[in-house]
Amino acid sequence: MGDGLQPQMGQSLLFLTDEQLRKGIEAMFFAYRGFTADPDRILSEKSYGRAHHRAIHFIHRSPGTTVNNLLSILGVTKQSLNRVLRTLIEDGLVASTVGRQDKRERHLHLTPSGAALERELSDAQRDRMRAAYRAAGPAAVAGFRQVLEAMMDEETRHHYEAMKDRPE
Amino acid sequence: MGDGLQPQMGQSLLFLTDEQLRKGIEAMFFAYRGFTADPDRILSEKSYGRAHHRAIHFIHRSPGTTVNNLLSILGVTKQSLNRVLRTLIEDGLVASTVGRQDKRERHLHLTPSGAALERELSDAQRDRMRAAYRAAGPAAVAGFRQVLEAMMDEETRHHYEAMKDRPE
DNA sequence: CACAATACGTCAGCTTTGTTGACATTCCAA
DNA sequence: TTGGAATGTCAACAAAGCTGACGTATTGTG
Repeated sequence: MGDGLQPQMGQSLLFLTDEQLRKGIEAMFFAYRGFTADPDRILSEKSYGRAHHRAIHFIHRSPGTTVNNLLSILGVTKQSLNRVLRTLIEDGLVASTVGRQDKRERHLHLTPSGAALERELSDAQRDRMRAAYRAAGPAAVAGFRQVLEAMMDEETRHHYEAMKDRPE
Repeated sequence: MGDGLQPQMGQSLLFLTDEQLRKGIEAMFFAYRGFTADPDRILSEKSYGRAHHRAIHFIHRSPGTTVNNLLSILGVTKQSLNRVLRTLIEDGLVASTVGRQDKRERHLHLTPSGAALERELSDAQRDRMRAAYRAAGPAAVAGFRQVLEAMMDEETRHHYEAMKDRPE
């Protein structure tokens, strides 16, 4: 291989066996169910779906973002996003304002009731995350994030990094 | 709080801040896209979807499993699974055999061509996983798994544990 | 200025994958 | 023999993605 790994090959590379990789794959699959379970419950009561949650989340994270920007973050077509966005605007959870410099753009913001739903959803999701973090400890959390980041596509990682250090 | 944590509170609990939790949530969202990207590409060429992949994966993992068992692992309705299963059986990727003891049950196996597709899919998914594991290192991988396991629902974790240590 | 490109919205139609509800069949077990 | 469990199937529907086409501002450029 000649890539500078392989210290003594006793335990060190066992984490790269197919068996270990399979466990990781299944852990990822099963964990993602838990990850979305709590928000899904809340959303279904309000007859929204995961797509609405994602839109709300990233509008909250990047207030004033444009439709195009949101599109590339979410990785869906404008038609798909538009359907979701339209209902959120109609329901008064999201405000869309014409751009001041570029009037073709629409800037998206959460209204107070949109922010309230955002908080409800992210509280629920954070609660589970917090419990998992607490159970696993800080070192595990660092590793968790490292592996996830390494798993992303190039372009996706750019989006992730771009909003990584923006304060709340 | 009185839960035995809080050693000196300097750095130790920073991994539980809302900010850290949010980063974890976004990392999970973005990483899952990478996680499914490669199999998705292969599947779309064959006009299959993620649901087919999941069925194939777990039939491979538990050869001879029943429909009911698969149902509870996947967490979908029998109607939903049945549609996927039917196309896989029609296309000759999965074999369904009547149970010998309980003839109501159907036991599911991959055919040679089903096994070939399974290998193609899991090879692609493992490649990315392996790269991520290699980049992050063994300690990070251990943490990754710990956090994911702590994130699962109770019932889901049972499924995960049940096939955790079954050899390849 | 004229024209091309961009940003956005929308209509129509299609696919995948999930859901309920209803109903039939088969078979085990009390 | 009868009730319940396991399976399968039909129908109808919804969420959320897709492509393609078209319209309308608005902006940038030659």
